[in-house]
Amino acid sequence: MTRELTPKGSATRQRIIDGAAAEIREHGVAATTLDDVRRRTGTSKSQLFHYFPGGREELLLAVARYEADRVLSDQQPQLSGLTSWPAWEEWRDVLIQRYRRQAWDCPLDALISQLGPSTPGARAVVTELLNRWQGDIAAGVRAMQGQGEIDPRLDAEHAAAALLAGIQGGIVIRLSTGRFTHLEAALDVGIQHLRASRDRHPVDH
Amino acid sequence: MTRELTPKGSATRQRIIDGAAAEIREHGVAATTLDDVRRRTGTSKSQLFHYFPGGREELLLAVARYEADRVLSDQQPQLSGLTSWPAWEEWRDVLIQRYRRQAWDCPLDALISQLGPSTPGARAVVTELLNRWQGDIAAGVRAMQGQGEIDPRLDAEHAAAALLAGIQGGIVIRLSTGRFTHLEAALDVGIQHLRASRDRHPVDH
DNA sequence: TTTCGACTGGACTTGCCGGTCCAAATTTAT
DNA sequence: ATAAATTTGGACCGGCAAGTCCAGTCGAAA
Repeated sequence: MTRELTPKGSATRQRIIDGAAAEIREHGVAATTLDDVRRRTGTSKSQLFHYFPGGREELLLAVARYEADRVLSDQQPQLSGLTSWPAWEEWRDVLIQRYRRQAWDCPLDALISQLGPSTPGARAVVTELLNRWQGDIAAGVRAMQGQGEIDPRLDAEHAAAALLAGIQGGIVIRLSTGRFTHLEAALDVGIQHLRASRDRHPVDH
Repeated sequence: MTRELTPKGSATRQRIIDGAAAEIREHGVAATTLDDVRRRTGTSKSQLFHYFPGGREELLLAVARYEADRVLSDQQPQLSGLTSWPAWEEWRDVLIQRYRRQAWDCPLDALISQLGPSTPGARAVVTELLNRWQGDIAAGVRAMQGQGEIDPRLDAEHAAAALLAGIQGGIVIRLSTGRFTHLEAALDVGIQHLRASRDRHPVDH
């Protein structure tokens, strides 16, 4: 399974992934052909299949993994340090900045609807991304609970799930309509929900 | 532009749209070929291009419009009558039911990432869908504000945008991971945010 | 320096799929 | 009834893009 790659080889392999990812970000998954990648990265057909014997599908999966990592690392170090309200706000801003820049296609969205049903591999990549993402948010919630800044009765995973859903939806809407007000609104409401939990009268009808 | 269609003709046209929509729901946009639609609907190539001179793209756009209408009409009458807390809960349940059933691909998501960048038409369809959707939610918020059930200082459009983002994200996550807990969480938190607004101390630091 | 395996180049094959075309059937209008 | 228009059938075309193949080159170890 794990092939032995010389430094030169793995450099080429990485160059292919980088180029494919860029190509996809610019033109979308569907419009990206192997020849496009080949042209952009200055490689030949045989190299593509040498490094990705599974062909297009395997390359796409590698790109998905690469992009999934980027999604989280682009939010660091903020995402891992949600231990004060200013930190939460800073994270919010970083997120909005990131998706304000990324005007086009969310590679992962596209990849899912492209490979989604057919390959379980793509699903696994996305699922793991979301799990880690939600886990980091939930950790932040618990940290704040530890400081008495958030109502301890609040279910951290549940709140994190809702916030994550809002983020995803905000991004999707951003991609379809071009407006990112929804992403901002979702983050604002989500964070305010946490913030206000302390001040809320225990209703629980 | 508007062609004259005999009843028979428009029946065939509709049959094609229905069939294409079903095919797409089952196998995704990318995997659906004109021959698949042809086979499923018992039509011939020439009919497809007779009724959709713009070819595949025009057909896909028609399907998008059809599905967009379905999205909203599937939420009626609940979506238009968000005038009491039980009504909100009922709407919530209807939504969850709908997407619990729709296991596969959200045609609109897929269509956007497929036609998205290329055709402004597809964007327009999605944008209008989201606008109407958000408008209905915001109308419900205002109705509740009129009854004193929601803090009148709360921005109805902002809250509706956040809720809509949560819904979209919940659906996306549902499609990628198969789990619909996020959709539930987003709706719960979004509605609770409205509900609790009355009880919240005016912080506004 | 020779040799072996990893790496590269690019021509070629293959199948698919969107789109065209024209002739036949059927319906509508007069 | 008959002409005109709409609807239908399906063979055919052309291009594109994934994947194959083999002939080479390069680099490191013996």
